[in-house]
Amino acid sequence: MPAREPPKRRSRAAEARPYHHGDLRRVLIDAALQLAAEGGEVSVREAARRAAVSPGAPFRHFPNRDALMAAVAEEAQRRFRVEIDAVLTQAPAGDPLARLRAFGLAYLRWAMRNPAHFEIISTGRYFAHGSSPGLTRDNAELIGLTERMLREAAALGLLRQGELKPIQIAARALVYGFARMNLDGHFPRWGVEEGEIETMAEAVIDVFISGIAKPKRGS
Amino acid sequence: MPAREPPKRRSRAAEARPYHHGDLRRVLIDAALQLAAEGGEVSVREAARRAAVSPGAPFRHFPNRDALMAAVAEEAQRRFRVEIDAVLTQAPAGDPLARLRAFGLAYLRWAMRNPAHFEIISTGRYFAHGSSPGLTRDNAELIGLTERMLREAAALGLLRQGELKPIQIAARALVYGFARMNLDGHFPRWGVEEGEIETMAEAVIDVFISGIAKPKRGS
DNA sequence: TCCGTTATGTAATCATCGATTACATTTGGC
DNA sequence: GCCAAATGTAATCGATGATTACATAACGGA
Repeated sequence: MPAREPPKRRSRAAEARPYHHGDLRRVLIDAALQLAAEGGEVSVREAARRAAVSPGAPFRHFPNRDALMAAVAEEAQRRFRVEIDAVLTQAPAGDPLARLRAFGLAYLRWAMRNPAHFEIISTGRYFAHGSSPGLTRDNAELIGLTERMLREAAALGLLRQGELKPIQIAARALVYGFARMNLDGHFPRWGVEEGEIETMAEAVIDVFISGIAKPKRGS
Repeated sequence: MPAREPPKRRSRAAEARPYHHGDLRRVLIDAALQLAAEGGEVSVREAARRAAVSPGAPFRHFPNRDALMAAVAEEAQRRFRVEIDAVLTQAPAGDPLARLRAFGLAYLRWAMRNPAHFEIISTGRYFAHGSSPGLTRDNAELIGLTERMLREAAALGLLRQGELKPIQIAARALVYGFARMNLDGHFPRWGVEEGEIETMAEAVIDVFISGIAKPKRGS
């Protein structure tokens, strides 16, 4: 809400809104993001309504609805990426499986806490998938990260099995599936406790990690 | 296309369609199902159009769009269930992990080959989730199946770990995630080979099963 | 400082969709 | 046969994405 100082050059005091919106593009993205977070359908008109602007105005900034949704997805992805990176920088550099675990945990934590945003990022239902090269590239980078971690783990002899590709796909499917099950209502309301589901996420990740890790002597 | 013999009692030869459609409800469900399979949005009007009927006619059979989509989902779920059951009846009764594997494989095979139907069943985005008790119950039964298999496996001492719930959730998340990754376009076109993705599905399931299974002596 | 070009928002309009209502026709039981 | 219920049609409404013509602000060069 703050920091939205419209540049009212001529200080005609009573004029509530200047003709030109301060940064409509930005405000529209935020409105759509918030709209998505509230769970309802995201319509261009509603976003315009929230920005107190005419229904046609958004199309000055986005050629069509898809473009707006793509921008929203990119913003959400950016926030997602920031959190992932933050977690990874303080994960133990020498233990690839611990890093993989931390990655998966951060991924799920964000997806649990920002379900609508995660949906927009991941689904390609809100806008034509692949219409945003930035999103695709960003996603590819994350996939590359997991690949590297698994290769490292294999090189250190930490894995029980040689074939890396199925393991990597399985890891992605597991995490993605958990996040989507949450989104798609496959978890019963599951207690009032908000954190309970995150605890389960952790347990699930541990099942997988310990499943691919070579068992330590004496266990 | 065949077997849609309208009951033209009075054989007024030139009358193309009788006023009353033979079984409009059924035809609408099929049309919507096919519409979904073609990937486009499923609109009531388009379904009506395909049934060669007025835009308002469907609402004589379904109170609203959701009800139609729920009926579609139930039909898709029925077909899904038939295939799963068929596979399970001829899976080895004594080996719960083999049964679990067969189950997962059948699940993914169907999801790969009927992506749109799977989406309708699983997502609750096409109609208010839980508006169909039959669907919910059916789903619960499948979940119960996996639970039973895992309990059996634990009883036979086939598992490496005692905690069943995380394993069960992980299994569901893995399979669901793989299916959804396919739906959501997370797999690059992945070769022209249609079967390649099913091969990968098998490998992924094997990674998981061998991860939770107690390693046999000498491996 | 003024003027004109460009960026940006508004107003009006269109087609599509889900949904409702009034009306028409067929069907089937009495 | 006849009448009520079932079923389809036509007309209509409000919301939406999208396009177009028009209005106004913003900005830079003369």
